[in-house]
Amino acid sequence: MSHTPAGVRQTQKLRTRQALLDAALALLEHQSLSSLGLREVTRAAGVTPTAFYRHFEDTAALGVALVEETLGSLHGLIGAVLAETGDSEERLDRSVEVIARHVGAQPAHFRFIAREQHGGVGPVRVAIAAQLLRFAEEVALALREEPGSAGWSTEDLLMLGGLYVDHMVITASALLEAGPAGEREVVRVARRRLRLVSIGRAHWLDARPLDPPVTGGPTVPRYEDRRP
Amino acid sequence: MSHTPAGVRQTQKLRTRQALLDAALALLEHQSLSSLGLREVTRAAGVTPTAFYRHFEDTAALGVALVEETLGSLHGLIGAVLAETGDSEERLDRSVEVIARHVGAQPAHFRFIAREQHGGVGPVRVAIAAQLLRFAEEVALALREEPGSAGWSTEDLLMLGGLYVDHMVITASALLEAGPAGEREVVRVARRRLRLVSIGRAHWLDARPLDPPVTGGPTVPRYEDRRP
DNA sequence: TGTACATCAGTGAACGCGCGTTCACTGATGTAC
DNA sequence: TGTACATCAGTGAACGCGCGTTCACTGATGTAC
Repeated sequence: MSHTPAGVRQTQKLRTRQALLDAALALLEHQSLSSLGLREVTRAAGVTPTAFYRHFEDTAALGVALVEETLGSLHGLIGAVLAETGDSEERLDRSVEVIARHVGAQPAHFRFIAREQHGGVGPVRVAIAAQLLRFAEEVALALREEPGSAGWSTEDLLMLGGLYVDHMVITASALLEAGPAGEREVVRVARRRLRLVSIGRAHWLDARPLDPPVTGGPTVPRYEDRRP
Repeated sequence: MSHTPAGVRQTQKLRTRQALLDAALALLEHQSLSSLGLREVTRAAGVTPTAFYRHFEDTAALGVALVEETLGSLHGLIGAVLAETGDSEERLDRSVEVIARHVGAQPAHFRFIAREQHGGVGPVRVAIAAQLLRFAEEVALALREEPGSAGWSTEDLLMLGGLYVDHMVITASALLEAGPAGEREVVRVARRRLRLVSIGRAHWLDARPLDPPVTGGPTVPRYEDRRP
């Protein structure tokens, strides 16, 4: 009944690939990717070391796949939460709650992201940065739809989106470090921080511009400037 | 003329210790502490592997020493910048500038902190967290002296201090990732983010409290509550 | 100042071990006719 | 449906290498008298 029966061989290959990913993720709870051994992973996954090469070129490539697995499926999620109805205070609470729930549900995945975001493996850092930028853009897009965003420049919306995303990563990392015992306190502070940002957002346009907009072209006087 | 001549032996020992720290820091530019080898460090420092044990128990202990070297000397700095006179816009610009200058002056140190803040070596994570908490407290203390902080609770001041410190770490990391070419843009966004926080701060007390204060004791009615 | 002994930072050889990668292989799965 | 061949995921042996740690040592520096 299932479409694309895909064949026994391919199914089994994917199963082994997943076993390697799962084993690696478990091992990364207590170390960084740059010290993760290929043999260590295959041993935990129950295959021979040489089988590794049928799936990944090296452990860095496996790391990039883990980034995809962790963040690839989350797109649209935060945007959806922010796009819900309700006053901003409610949406704020709900977004922190959504993060806490996801981190609680798959802690190893988020620990991996927090750890490797600034870690020693270049390709993985790049993959994480790309995914987080996409999140920031999605949040900016969702924010644009809100009434409170009237008059905001695209650049400022992206700045705000990035601020929210960074806040989420910091919160996720803090939740993991605190453990179940400290969760309540972390959530408390995270909500206060978000609230401060919300208040700043509400009064953003009242204040004078920080600096003139950046123009891509050469510095020539604009039309109005040439008027006497 | 110098007090505590300290003896030739001790001087030489400190020189070797510093050589080990410097060599490690250079090697950590492209890898994490958890994959840094003892022999690798001693080779780069120009001593035999066994000499390492005269100075550190293992590479984790060396990492903790590096945390001390990087952040230990910076205490008081941010507080001093924030305590300067001038309007808040100026102080804001100046604090971002101070970060950019420090990161530019010793990039390897800050890369190390960003990398190991959530890295795979527990004792180092703990050491960094402790230092950053001290910074947050110092910033909170400096903020308390400002006129704009009248009516702020200690807890909220600490929340704000933590927000500033996290922002500094993120900015430092972004500066390193961007390189000299992207520095201007990173500084631009960092200043905007700080500005949003400043605006939120200015209107913090206008909004209703987020939630009641946490009491440490058991849930008993307070004196006023028992009045009819 | 001179002497005899203690300290200890750094040496160099040796060890057992797990690493990443290569290679020819096996045997189940897939495909062509 | 049956047969003959191709594919390819996973195997197992082998390799050379750098690792962390041990140990007894050396010789310059420090100290007691």
